[in-house]
Amino acid sequence: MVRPKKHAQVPNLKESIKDVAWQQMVDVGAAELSLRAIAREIGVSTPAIYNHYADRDALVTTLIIDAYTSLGDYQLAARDSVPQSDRRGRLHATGMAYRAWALAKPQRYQLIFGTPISGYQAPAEVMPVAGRSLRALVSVIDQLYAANALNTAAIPTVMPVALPIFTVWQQHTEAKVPEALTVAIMIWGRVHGLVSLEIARSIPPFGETGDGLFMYEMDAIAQQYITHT
Amino acid sequence: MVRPKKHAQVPNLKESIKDVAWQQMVDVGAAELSLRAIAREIGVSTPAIYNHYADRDALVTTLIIDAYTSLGDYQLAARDSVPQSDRRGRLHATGMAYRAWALAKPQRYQLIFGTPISGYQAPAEVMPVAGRSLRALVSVIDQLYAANALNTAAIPTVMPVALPIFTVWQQHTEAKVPEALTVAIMIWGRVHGLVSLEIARSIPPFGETGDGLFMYEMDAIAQQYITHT
DNA sequence: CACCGTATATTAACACTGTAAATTTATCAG
DNA sequence: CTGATAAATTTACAGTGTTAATATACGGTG
Repeated sequence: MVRPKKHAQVPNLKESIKDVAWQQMVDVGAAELSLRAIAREIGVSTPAIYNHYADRDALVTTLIIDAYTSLGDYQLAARDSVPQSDRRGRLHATGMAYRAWALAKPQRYQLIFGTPISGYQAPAEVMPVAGRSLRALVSVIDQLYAANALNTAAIPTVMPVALPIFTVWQQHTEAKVPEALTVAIMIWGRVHGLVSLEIARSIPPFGETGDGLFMYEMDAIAQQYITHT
Repeated sequence: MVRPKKHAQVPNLKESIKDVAWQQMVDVGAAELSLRAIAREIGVSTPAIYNHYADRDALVTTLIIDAYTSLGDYQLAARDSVPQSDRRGRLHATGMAYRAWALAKPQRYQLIFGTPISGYQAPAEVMPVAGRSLRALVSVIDQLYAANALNTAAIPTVMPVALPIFTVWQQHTEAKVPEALTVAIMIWGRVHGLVSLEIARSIPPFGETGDGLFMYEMDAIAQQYITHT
């Protein structure tokens, strides 16, 4: 049924397309992603891509899902490099990993959180994967909550109308309690704000190694949300 | 065809181009901005635009500058609607204005802080205008500093190599002391993070009117930076 | 007034882009 | 061998930003 590769053909064209797409995003930026250029680079005709991806948006969606997965895994690994008992250290490591990933792969970060692709609208299928990218942070917050070390004073609750969406998010992020997801979103906002401004070169580097602002913010976050029991 | 007589021509074509560009950004989104579509809408040939803007990027740059100016003015007005003596109220009003502007004109916000235009790179000339958009916040922080009510404990300093840029920023934002600019950038990051996630619909609405998370964050910001003297 | 330079518009064309249709090629199942 | 089918091809269409050459109208000067 599936036409096995002829020797002269490109083996695993679907993967090659993705690889070249990433390479071109690094070279010329996410906005310049071009199916024709990808095909040209691989040495295949442009419509051949359509046998593996429905259209350009489908390719972009795959790239986004890959990026989310990479971001999520990176944070999970950083979290697990700190002993489970050191809850503050785990929170710190997760945040630092988020920033490190974004700075190391700025094109992927902008692909996810910017809107660099003309006319692209993310389909619903990316939501679970997006949730996965918050799993590390949520788990740390959950752990703090379980240890009765999470300051949830005055944190707001989701609008009733948005409760279904919130519940889905809670499932995908594996948040044990809604408070954990809410606090995770708050922290995510702070981290994302600094990181996106940093990537866009909208703010100068601070401290000795350029992470001064971020370290300060991580400390402030820990101070605000971790009760000293 | 022949060039229409003057009275039949579009008066103030340069302004018309900008107006139609904004209208199209609202209609179809910033990513779909098209010179040909703009010209079509106005009823003029596409290359006519090039008599008023060097290329598409030049048009985008003017749009960005206009957006920054609008964002800056909006915050200044909000700040001035609160008596000068109420420093906490002024901080709060400025932050709320930032969010309100972004939600009211999401295309403009994404035009500034997203990267929706294919291949567009912001030229250096937007920097002063970008600085202007921080003026309201900076002035409020400056006022707190002058009243000895600003908590600057442990805030980081800019990297020596970035000091020239920082100084230019300080001038454009009219920050009286560097600490004020640093704190303003920190607050900007937090506000920007929540707002950009909100606009991207990455986070659900909280509270009764949808601004629950933001209000909570503004309170936390005030608590962190304003000393109770 | 006539003339000319300049600003502003025009059409035509080039090199791109994503994508659809029709067609060929290569491999498998029966 | 004979289809069937998946995967690749060529061709074509509609759209984009941009440039070149060209035509028109207006403002200032002789």
